Amino acid sequence: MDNRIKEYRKQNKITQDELAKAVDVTRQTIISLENGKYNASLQLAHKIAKYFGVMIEDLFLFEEE
Amino acid sequence: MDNRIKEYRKQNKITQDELAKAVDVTRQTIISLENGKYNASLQLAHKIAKYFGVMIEDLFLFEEE
DNA sequence: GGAAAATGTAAAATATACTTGACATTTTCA
DNA sequence: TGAAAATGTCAAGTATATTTTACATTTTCC
Repeated sequence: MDNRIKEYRKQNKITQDELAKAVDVTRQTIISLENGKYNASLQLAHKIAKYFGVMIEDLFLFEEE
Repeated sequence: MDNRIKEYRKQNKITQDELAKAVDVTRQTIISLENGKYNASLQLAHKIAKYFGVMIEDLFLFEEE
């Protein structure tokens, strides 16, 4: 599943480390999400979406199966 | 994390088995979600929300930490 | 009241999200 | 240009979501 985390993060001018701390995960988790290594959990998706002030559906792209 | 799956399912008058098949998981998964045994993955949350025609944020309650 | 349908429980196995730590590469900027 | 900051890779370990199977309880309804 694709996402716009990196996009929103750059718009907000914060680093991976800052985002990681803001949503209480490790930097490695942010890196892996941004690079499509795996998908966020529902909780984490919500925290990140909330941090950027958007809906989960805006942040993650669910098109494919 | 609490959710309104059972609520929406009953509004739509379908069984756990029907919902499970519609979103392509086992009935056990639906039971466990409805009874708060664990949280849905982001993909599953999206499939269920889409099935009911609501936003993920309407279906899951993220209030607590 | 009894059969069928729906819902639930339990436990083991598998898949995937997330952490930890150590180190390599790229980007930024004085 | 060179040092510091930011981003990335790798691999092993832990936590949690989902499946599978088998059976128990509750609800529905004739």
